[in-house]
Amino acid sequence: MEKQQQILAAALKLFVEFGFHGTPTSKIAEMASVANGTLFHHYKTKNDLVVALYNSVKEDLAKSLSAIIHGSDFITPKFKNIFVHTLYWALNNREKFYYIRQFESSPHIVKISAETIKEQATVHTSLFEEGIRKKLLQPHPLELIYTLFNSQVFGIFQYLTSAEFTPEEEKKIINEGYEMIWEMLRYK
Amino acid sequence: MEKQQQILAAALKLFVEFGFHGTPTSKIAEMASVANGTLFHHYKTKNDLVVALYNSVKEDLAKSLSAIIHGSDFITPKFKNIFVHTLYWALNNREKFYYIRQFESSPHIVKISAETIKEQATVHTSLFEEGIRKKLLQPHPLELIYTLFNSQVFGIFQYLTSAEFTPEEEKKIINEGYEMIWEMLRYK
Amino acid sequence: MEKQQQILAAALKLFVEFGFHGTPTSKIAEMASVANGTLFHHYKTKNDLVVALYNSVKEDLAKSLSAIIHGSDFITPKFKNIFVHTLYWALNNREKFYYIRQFESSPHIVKISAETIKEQATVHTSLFEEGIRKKLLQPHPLELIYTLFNSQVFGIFQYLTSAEFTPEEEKKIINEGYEMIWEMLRYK
Amino acid sequence: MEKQQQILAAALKLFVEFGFHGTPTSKIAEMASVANGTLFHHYKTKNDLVVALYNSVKEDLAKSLSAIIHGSDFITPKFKNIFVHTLYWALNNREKFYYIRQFESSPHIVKISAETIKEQATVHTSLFEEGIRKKLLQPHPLELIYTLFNSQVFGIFQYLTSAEFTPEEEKKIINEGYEMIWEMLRYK
DNA sequence: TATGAATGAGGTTTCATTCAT
DNA sequence: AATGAATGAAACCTCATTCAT
Repeated sequence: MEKQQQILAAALKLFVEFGFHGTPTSKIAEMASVANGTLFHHYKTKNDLVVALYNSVKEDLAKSLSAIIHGSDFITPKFKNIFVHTLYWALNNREKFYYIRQFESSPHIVKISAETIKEQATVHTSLFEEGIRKKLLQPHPLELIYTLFNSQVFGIFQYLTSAEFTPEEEKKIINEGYEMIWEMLRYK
Repeated sequence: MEKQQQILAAALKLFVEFGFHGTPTSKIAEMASVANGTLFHHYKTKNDLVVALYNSVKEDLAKSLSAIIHGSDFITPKFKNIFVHTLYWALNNREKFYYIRQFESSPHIVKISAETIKEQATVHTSLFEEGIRKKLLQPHPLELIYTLFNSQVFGIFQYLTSAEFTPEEEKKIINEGYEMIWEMLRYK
Repeated sequence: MEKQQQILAAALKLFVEFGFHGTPTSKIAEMASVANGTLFHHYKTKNDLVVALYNSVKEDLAKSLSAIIHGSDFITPKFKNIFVHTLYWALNNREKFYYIRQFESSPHIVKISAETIKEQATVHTSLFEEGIRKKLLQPHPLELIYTLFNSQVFGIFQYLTSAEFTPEEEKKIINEGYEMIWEMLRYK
Repeated sequence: MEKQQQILAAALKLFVEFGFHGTPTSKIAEMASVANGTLFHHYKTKNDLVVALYNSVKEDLAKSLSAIIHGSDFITPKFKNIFVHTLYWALNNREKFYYIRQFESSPHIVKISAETIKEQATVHTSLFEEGIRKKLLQPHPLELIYTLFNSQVFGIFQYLTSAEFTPEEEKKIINEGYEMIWEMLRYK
């Protein structure tokens, strides 16, 4: 299990830098200080590793989010929390966040079942659904809101990582980003 | 030149379906009805082809956009035009648009010089710059606006291609998408 | 190690017959009864193999020579021994000896560091140096003597392999070759 | 014919630097400022070019030698002339001389018929034959003398090109080399 | 579980050669 | 004679995967 973590960590770093194909399993094993064959004891194929890494990263993010979402909270602060926190998590886990996008924009994504995708989105969609019900959000299809929300989170992240910003600037950008997206989605 | 086009067309179709890695050059040559070596006669390496295809597709889009942007127009309709037209172009050239995103989300993107990227964005940024000057858009950094604008385009595209929609529904979604981004960016 | 030897042996035979270029790695692997990839497991590139084979052959010869050179001997018999023995070794290892010449007359030779070359020559040069000190050899530069000595060896070898000779004839030619080079280099 | 010379010159330079295999015909054509296909109008195959270059170079040397050998001369100065002049020619045509050795030490040599080889050697062998008849040279087989003579010429050349020498030093080395080889072969 | 030598299918690329212009 | 785009066989090499230890 020690080794599993080393393998995942090495794979993350290398996949992000060189891409899935640009990263031979031998290099992953090497960086993980593990023999070539060992990798295949933990993941039957390289593909399995790619997918396992994606799921592991998504789980990381989900855990981090659920830790700051409190059932009793009102919708509006939850909505802001989820946006802001995702971005801070992304900034502190750039490689992981980058990996998510890389994976989701690649043909690998088809290996994740529709069910799993829906499941991973429930934190967001149930929130949006509640928001619509309570007339805080515009009554768009949940999937549309989800897609646009994500797109904009990635957009802000991309902007934040496109240059060097001080923590204060980062905070300001994230807050402004939130205001904009809120403006875009809120019930009028 | 005939052959070059055939190669690019084949590469587009295959890269989108199977990814860069999942597409051997031999398959590209075969689909282009061209000998294997011919591909390397026109593009020194497979990588060169990947990049050339990206630039070719971006140029396509740019040409299509500049054809509908008229210098005399007011800003606001231009702004809407560019959003709406990009999405219609994307719907009519799904593979090309998908390829842009695939490429930009991959490590290949670093092979495009910062200068080229800036150049390819001028149609948009000069419009945004004018919008800010005329107090129609919020005075955010141009790059930020560009990123958010693109995120919205990609988000809507993703939603539109996630299911089957009638032309009327498509039109409605695109318009709503536009209203949202306009709400998000307009000067208040 | 078993396999390494098989690969070297196959490479030797094929390089000598068909040249470096005329020998595909696949043929080497095949003759060595080894998978194609195995060759590259042991030698990172074909070039590495070419160089490794050269060093291995030179080492063979060096070992064979040092086995017949006895520290206590006088110079003159040592000098003769080294000449005669090299030629007998060459006759018994024609491919190896031929490979040395083929390699040294090709652009590959630049891949052997000057240091390595000097090192491989020490058996000879230290002998020549002693010979000069004891006024048995003319005081020419060591490198010159070394070159002429080798030229004579290669010349005799070439003559011996240009036609069929009986062992007695071989012996006579080798001895005459020795007398000539001795006449050429000895102190007068 | 202009072009033929350009092609030969380019081939010489490139073959010597990169070897036969290391030199693609396209590079030869490029360096000769000639289209790729043109090369094949003059030489049916690359191999033909390799051989033609060898013959051309050998002819060059032969012409140069025959120009300084005068039928009326005595043997001894002829013998010296041929040795000394070959080395000066070699120093002034290093690439050509190097090419001769590279070619003759490679499997390409078998493409030169025994007859041609014998023919190219007549200048030397007839001289040696006369020398033996007149009891100026030891009565060794002509081929042996020829081989050793050549070996030593190459040896001296190799030594001369292994470091930087002034013209005076060169002259001294060549003269000493001559004395040695004369000592080796002369009738005693 | 861990290792790493061995495998061999398959990928990218090279290059001598052809041929229509 | 000259050109250079096109060809496609074949070369080198990579790499995911296996398996005996």
